Parts: sequence; structure tokens; C-alpha cells
Amino acid sequence: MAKKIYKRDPVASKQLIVDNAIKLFSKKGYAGASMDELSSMCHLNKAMVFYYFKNKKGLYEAVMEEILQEIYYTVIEENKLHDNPMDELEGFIKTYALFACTHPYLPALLLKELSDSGAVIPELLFASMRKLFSLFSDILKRGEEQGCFKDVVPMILYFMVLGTLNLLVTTKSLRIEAAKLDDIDVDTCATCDIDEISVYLIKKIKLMLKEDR
Amino acid sequence: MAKKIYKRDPVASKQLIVDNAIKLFSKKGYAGASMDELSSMCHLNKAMVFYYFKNKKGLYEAVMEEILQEIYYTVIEENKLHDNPMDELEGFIKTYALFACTHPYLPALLLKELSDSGAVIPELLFASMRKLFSLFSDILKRGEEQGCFKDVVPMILYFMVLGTLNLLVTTKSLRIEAAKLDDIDVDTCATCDIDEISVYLIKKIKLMLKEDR
DNA sequence: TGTAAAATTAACTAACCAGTTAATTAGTAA
DNA sequence: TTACTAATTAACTGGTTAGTTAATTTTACA
Repeated sequence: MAKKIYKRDPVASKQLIVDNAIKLFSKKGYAGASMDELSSMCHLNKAMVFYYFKNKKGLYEAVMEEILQEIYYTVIEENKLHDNPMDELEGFIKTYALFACTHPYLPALLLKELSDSGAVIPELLFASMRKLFSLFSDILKRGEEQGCFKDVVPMILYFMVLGTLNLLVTTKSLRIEAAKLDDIDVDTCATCDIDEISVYLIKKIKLMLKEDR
Repeated sequence: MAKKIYKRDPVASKQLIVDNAIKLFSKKGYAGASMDELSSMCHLNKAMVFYYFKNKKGLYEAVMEEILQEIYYTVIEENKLHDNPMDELEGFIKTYALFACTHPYLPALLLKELSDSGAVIPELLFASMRKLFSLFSDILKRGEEQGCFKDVVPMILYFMVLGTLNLLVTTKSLRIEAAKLDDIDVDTCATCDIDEISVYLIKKIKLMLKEDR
């Protein structure tokens, strides 16, 4: 017997809302995102948003939780493949870079949140960033103990990696536009792909951790 | 004779609006900033905002133009003090770091804009970022020609410097909060001052530009 | 098949928003 | 003093916002 065709699918409806909310929040920010616009993106009645989520903030939290958990587990799982700090660092950067590039809403949402110390969802952002940073910090510290990294300040290096990668993703369209002009002779890496960028970043980070001075 | 006391001062009124708009936009973003809130911050009637500025976007542009010009001229003027790429690079980083730290609304506004490729004011942001990047790129290229820098990709290095410094400024309160907890043993640089940070960053960037591999 | 719960909708509300208007007040210059 | 202009205000407008309500449709299950 063929599977019964349902006119309703609550799980799919909820996920449809989250998926479209990710797009909308990452494009317009929390304040700029309208629940009317969201519901029409989903082709659902607006009351559906408030049926599945307590309010706008609750939806935003669900969105952030989903993507922060996804990046965290992606990085953590990849990390298990390595057994020495040098490879772990390389894996961390490569994995974050690839994820950011294939999920460009992550850099957009993250930079917006971090630009005001997580004004909308301080606790959640705080906890997630800490978990990811804790792994990064641990890699560097073990590397320092084993003598493969020198003069390590994890917090600064963490923002160096995340700042570089997130900004390169979010400014992509701006950089492509800039490349078309030729009044100033600058290379904006408009055609660089993510692999080239992460290979360069890894090479440079390794160089800066190789010696004390 | 004592100077006449005026009840009105149009220049001061306009500047009062810009100063408070900087605070408000950097805290809440473009969409989240309310012109009613702004006018009451200024203790002025809301119509005053629209008397001095065409509309909300016009005010936002005035705000961005003011701070982008300020950082640009600060960096450009400092740059004139040096006569070799190594000192110029150090000066660039130190000057940007100090400015960002003493004008924390700059990182907040910049990261918000860059997180969606300048959705609100693409042309203005674009032109300003290009001017600053052009200087940075020029320093690195001259350094490469003279042999003091190796394997330079200015665009990536630019976002490395700006990303690191801007994020360290905007996350300051988050990092101070994190330092109070002790469930995970991580140093969040909560007590680092801007000089320590820029000295470290300069040291590391110099190391990464010293050799090809 | 009947019924209760879950999912969905149209229509509504009250607050807020950017921006306008027309009137009023203060400064200027003759 | 007068008369003009610039600065300032209270009160308003029309549209948008997050969120609610009560009714309706679909589904699950006994």
C-alpha cells in the first residue's frame, strides 16, 4: 500500500520555519527580520511561527543553537581523526573554513552577534563560543607543552583565525565587486577559493608559532 | 561684557544628534535603532533629527562617514612618520588598535556592516575600506619588493589584522565575564590591555612574513 | 465511525516606527 | 522696533511590527 499522503507535517513545518529564519536573520539581523516576511517566505500563516516558537527571541535562539551546535560537532568530530597538535590545528582551521564557506549564514550571524557582545542571546553565544574556544585553546597548549608551538596566546589566535575566515566569507561579494574596478591596483582575492585561503592561513599560523622571536 | 547666552546652538544640536547616533547605531544596529529613542537621548524633539538629516539612512551615512574618515586620517597621518615598510606595518597595526580601543563604536559598526557586505551603505563602506586597504596593501608590497616581507597576500592579512583587533574590542565584556568562571581553564585575555595585544600581534605578523616556509 | 487533540488559518490588536505638518519661539539685521 | 529667517516643538499620519484570538481543518486513535 502506498504511503498515506498527509496535508500536514508539523516536523517539516517547524524545520521550514527554522531554515527560512536562518536565511532571514543572517541577511537582516535580529531587529531587521520581520516575522511577516518570514511567514510569507515559508508560505505559512504567521501564527504558525508563534505556534512553534514562544516569540521572536525564542525562534532566534533556536536558530543560533542549531547552527552553533552544528559547527561545534563538525569541528569536534574532525578533531578526533588526529593525534598530534600540529595536525589538530590544521584540521581545526580547514574544517572551520570549509564549514563557514558552505554555510555562509554562520559568519554573518556570528559577526553580528559578536559585534555587540551578544546583545540578543548573551548566554547561548557565550556558552557555544567557549566550547569551541576551549578545544582550540587545548590544542595550542598541548602543542606548547610538546614543544611544537611557541609563545602561544590562544584567545588572540582564536580571534585571528575566526576573524579572518568569517570576514573573508561575508565580504566575498564586496571583494568581487572591487576586483572589477581598476583605479587602484589591489588584489582582493576575489577568485581565491576556500582551500587556497585555508592553506595560506595554516602556513602563516604555523610560521608564527614556530619560533619565539 | 559677558558673552551673550544663546538658548539655541544649531551646530551643537547637529553634533549632539551625530554623537548619540554613533552610540545608538553601534549598540543596536541600523534596523534596531529608533529615531524616537535617539531624540530622547539627545533631549531634543524628534523633528530635529529630520530637520538636520534627510532621513534615517542619511543620518546613518553621516555617522559612518564621520568615523570612517576619522580612522582613515588617523592611520594615514601616523604612516607619514615612517620611512620603511617594517615600521609602517607596525605603525598601521598599533594605530588601528589604539583607535579601535579608544573608539569602540568603530569595531561594532564595522563588523555589523561587514557581516552582510554593507547592506545599508554599500558604496560608502566600499570606498572607505578600499582606501584603508590600499595603504595596507601598498606597505606590504613595497616590503616584499625590498625583501623584508615574504609570501604576502595583502587581502588575507588585512582581514587578519582587522578581524583580530575588531573582535577583541567588541568581545571585551564577554571575555571579562568568561574570566570570572572557572569550570574550564582558559585564559580569555580579560586583563590584557591594547598595547600588549598589538605588540603580540605585530610580533606574530612579522614572524609570518619573515620566511617563505 | 466518532471524537478529541493537533495543526492551520483569517482577522484582529495595540504598540511602535519613520517621517510630516503647521505653529511657535529665538536670533539677526535693517 | 520691525520684519525676516532659522531653529524648535507638539501633535499628527499611515504603515509596520510582534503577538493574540477564535474559528476551522486535519489527523490520530479508540
